[in-house]
Amino acid sequence: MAVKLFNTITRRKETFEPLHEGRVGIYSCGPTVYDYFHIGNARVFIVFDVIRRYLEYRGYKVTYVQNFTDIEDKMIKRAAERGITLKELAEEMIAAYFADAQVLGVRPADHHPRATDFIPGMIELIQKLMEKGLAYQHQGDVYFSVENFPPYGRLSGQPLEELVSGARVEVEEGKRHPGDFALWKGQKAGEPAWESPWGPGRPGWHIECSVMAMEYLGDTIDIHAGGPDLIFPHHENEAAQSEGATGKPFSRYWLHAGYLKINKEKMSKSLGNVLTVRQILETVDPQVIRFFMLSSHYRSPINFSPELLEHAEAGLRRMQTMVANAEDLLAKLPEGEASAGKPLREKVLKAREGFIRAMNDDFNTAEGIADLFHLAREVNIYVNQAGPLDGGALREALDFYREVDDMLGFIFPASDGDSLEKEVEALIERRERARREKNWQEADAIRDKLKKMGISLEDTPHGVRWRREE
RNA sequence: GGCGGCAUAGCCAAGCGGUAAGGCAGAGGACUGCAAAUCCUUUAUCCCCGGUUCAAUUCCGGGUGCCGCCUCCA
Repeated sequence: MAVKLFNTITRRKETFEPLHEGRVGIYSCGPTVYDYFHIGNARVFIVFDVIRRYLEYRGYKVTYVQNFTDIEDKMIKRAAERGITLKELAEEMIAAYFADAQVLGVRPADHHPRATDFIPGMIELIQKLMEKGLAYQHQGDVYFSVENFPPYGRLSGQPLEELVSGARVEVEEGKRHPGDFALWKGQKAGEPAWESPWGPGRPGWHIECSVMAMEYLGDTIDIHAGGPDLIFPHHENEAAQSEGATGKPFSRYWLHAGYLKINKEKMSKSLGNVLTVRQILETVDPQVIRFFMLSSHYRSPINFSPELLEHAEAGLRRMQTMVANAEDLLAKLPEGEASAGKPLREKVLKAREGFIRAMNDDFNTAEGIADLFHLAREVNIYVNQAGPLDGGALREALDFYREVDDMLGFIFPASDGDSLEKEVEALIERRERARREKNWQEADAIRDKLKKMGISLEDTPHGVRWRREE
């Protein structure tokens, strides 16, 4: 069964076919490293992390590239405010990115190129565009000429005239057309600069991604991904530069995530409601964040609020408890091949089928998660049975959850193999004895005591089980 | 002014031609020595009005309401 995905450029779901069979090149626009990344960035990182993993799960050899933009207006401004160099700012924030991404379970990309390492390539690309008559110089600046590139506007679905007739396009002196954008910016006083054929300056915002994407993935890449607000102008411009220079399609598929709002408001600096992942992680379990993000389709707009997160957490805990209970029981069961497990095995098979079907349909994690919950109910029923159980079937169910959690990353705890202190074990043993003697008073006293120590006990048909409580 | 998206139970959220997945919360019940965990039952004129169709939440047209992009933003 083939993977289908929604391609922004055609506005349709298409069957995914990579350029080279079995291999996929993905370029995902990474953060500008002037600050910690925010929860909206996190959505994009998590969603494309899962998409990447799913493609790997389907057997593709994926090369995943995500850049760091380390030269840009905001970088210059922030570095100046803090009285540090651009390089220092970038190093600090890149380290923070990796730290936060790891906590969120976002795997590092195969390559994390930084814009400033690719200045010569950018200059080369700009020169190529000038040779082709798609770029022109004005004093120390170089602009891309949108009029000379007829396909311009294709990705964002905007005819050129409309793009510029909106009253908000700033007409800069030196541009031949209001829609033209800077490929190279001549140095201004106090700004960092690199030597170029047009004098000292720095690259425009869009050129870096063109160069880095093609450097690692070739002239035509399979998937280009990013946040929703990158469609225009960033990706439009990127595509124009790249295709203008090479004459080849730049990306076969464009994937864009949906917006994330906070308390139903757009997240913006002026509203002062930008939430960094750092802040959120102070009080929220990263697995809850992942689960929350993946509970909706990646293209749907979603709202983020503490209340919504709490609801998500309640659901996630149920699934995690189910898995923990199943593991606990499995450890107590002799490995049997009782036929009692056959129905459960079939349900596992069904759940896997459903999950794959959902993910093949434009990475519908919401629907896939529904399949997971459906099976969770079956596992709970199975685990709570009093009769002889088939450990093999239970193991298959757990293996299935492990299998999908390799992509989703919110079910199993990062570190498992938790064990109890001797003292606690002794207490549990004493309570078991008390229960056998029907000494409920002592049994309950011990249970209360353990509860205060953060261990809760649950009596099941297959013996007592314990769980750590926060 | 141009382009695009969304409207499904108290809340969140899939589905998108054959009268509605899943989760949270609520209410009953079962299980339990008591709990916990779990299970069962229960809650939807699918924004409105037309049209196409044997059949529409699902397609088409028109409303209404939210939202986004066209400017730095994931």
